[in-house]
Amino acid sequence: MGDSNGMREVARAAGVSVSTVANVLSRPSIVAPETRRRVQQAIDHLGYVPSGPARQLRGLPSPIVGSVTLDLANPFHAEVNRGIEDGLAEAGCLVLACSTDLRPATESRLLHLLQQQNVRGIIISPAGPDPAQLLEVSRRGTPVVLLDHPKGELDLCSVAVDDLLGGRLAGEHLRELGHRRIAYLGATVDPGPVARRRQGLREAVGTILDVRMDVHPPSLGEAAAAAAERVVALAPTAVVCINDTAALGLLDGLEALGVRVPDDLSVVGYDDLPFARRLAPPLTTVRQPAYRLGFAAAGLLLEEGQPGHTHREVWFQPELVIRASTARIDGHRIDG
Amino acid sequence: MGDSNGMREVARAAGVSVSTVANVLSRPSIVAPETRRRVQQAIDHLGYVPSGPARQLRGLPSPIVGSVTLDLANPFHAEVNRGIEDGLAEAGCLVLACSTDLRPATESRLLHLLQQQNVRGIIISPAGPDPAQLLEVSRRGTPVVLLDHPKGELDLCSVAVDDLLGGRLAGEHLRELGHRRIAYLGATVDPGPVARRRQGLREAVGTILDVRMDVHPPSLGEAAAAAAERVVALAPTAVVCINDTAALGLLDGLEALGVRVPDDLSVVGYDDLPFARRLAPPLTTVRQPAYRLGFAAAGLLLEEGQPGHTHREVWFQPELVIRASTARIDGHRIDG
DNA sequence: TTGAAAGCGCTAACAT
DNA sequence: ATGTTAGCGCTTTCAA
Repeated sequence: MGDSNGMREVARAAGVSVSTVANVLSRPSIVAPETRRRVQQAIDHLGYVPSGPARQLRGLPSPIVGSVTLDLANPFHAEVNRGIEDGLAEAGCLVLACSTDLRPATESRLLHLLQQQNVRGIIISPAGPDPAQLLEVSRRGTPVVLLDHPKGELDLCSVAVDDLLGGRLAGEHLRELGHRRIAYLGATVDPGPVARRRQGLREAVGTILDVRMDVHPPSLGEAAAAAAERVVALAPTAVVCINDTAALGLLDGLEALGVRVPDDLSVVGYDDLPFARRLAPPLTTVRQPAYRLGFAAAGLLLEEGQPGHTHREVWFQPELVIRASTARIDGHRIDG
Repeated sequence: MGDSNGMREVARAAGVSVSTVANVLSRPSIVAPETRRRVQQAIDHLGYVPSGPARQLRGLPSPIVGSVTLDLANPFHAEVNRGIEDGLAEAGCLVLACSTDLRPATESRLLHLLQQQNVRGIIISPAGPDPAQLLEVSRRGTPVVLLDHPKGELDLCSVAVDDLLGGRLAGEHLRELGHRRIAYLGATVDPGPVARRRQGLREAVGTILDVRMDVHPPSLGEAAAAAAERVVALAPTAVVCINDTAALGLLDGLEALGVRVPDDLSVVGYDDLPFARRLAPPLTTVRQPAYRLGFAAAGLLLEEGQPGHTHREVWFQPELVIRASTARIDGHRIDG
């Protein structure tokens, strides 16, 4: 019993033509109730499932949206992806989640694969500094939405976070506590948003002492733990970390070194992940509305389908959350 | 200038037929070097990208694999998804990540959508208790791999974790510490794997006091924090939580209630997420190899393509990680 | 209200 | 080594 050509099969079973079956599926109202019923019954009976690829080949939009982030296991990005998923849900769309690990080559490969799959659109936190490929993808008809990235000159939609402000918030907080010798624990090559945070930090504190880690080791947390020694060697009174996960690892590393937080060293994270408030010590950090970023990006992407669409940019503000991992400097440090 | 029929366009530009272009793409070796070069050049020049849907319509497998989990923002599942992504990467496949929020209706809808998209296969931690639909999907040609779920009678591949053991490990640990009155903080309806943990726990400790939370509220953590009162009302000397995220929230709730951990109450989590070791207090928990589960599942799924495939089951063992959130009972409690 | 027919872009015989 | 051809399952005019 061939269930080969799906729709033809249904048509035969219902004693109608394929186009009638097609109509029952996409414009039920124009089909006579009785016919509609028969067709529907045949569909149920055969367990017929329409073919997405065939529809897409005919020009209908795919329900799949690509999400390209640094790492889908990173809790921040996972939350963003969930926001995207929910934002897409009512439109019946699905998230194809991809990690770049910050490698431009991987990003490029993913972009190619997604284009090839004819996705409805792509939401991306660009890893590569060069937006040319993104514009090219967009120009060829696949809508692209930038995430945690201001559109700048780019002719694209974007969801931006004021990263400069985020960095500044952290820096000002530390300065108010009397810190002058401030380190920054970042990646060997910071992605765009992170680079802007660092810049905001520098604007607020003047000089910053850089410690760079290779983000690839088993995990970012471990990389940060391993970097503790290098941080301490710089003799800062405070460290701002690339994110909460790094801060978590650093806290472990510092403990192993016998450095007390915040007594000997203040530590600031970024993102305000759920665990930040319950760490030992509770982590001072800069909150970003991860879920809402994703949700907004999904909305922008779906809008791109509309007739008279023009690119928009949606901004979000980060927020400083002060906890116990930062403290006023006592002045009894080597330098102050 | 129409870039309409992609391949035909390239063929014309290179002065060859479509099938030669197709050959350059899928069997370059059978094309004359010079011709190949010309075609490749035309491809690059036009920025031609092959159409996935068209290929799939012709019967080639889709590179997309569906992953259906409880919640892709949940750090445990996020890590699983990353394992899947990496396990799939060398085969050039991509993960379509979906959350069920434990709703059977959502699971069912997703399964339908994925089938319709003609995905290469589906990796799922079933939400619904009824495996009928999964078997049906598999029977219709979409490979299904069960994740954190023993295959049991099912004729499917699966990656299973010994959840019974996990629950037992937690229970035995608590008994050794002298605990007799043990609560279990679960969801109103536990998904399969979690139900098995609870069973293992009961096997080890005899009776357990149930506290059920609605998992839908803003977040599981908040639901757990809110449930603290109900836990305390049961006057247990220890609580085992559905997972680390719930334990995190419960810790907050307990603190607000003035209950000290582990002095007044021992707390056990599940998963051993990265933050568990650094909470206040460090959390005793049962570790699951999230990443490896996903990686293994991806491997099984890809194997399903092979000629003489037979369904396999891969087992993983959970591991008790003892930290400071559990302590020997002092005997000065109401009951012991 | 329903049916016939023309492709969407591609692959895989098969023919040259 | 390259070209011709017949569809894959569906949507969509257009005709009946």
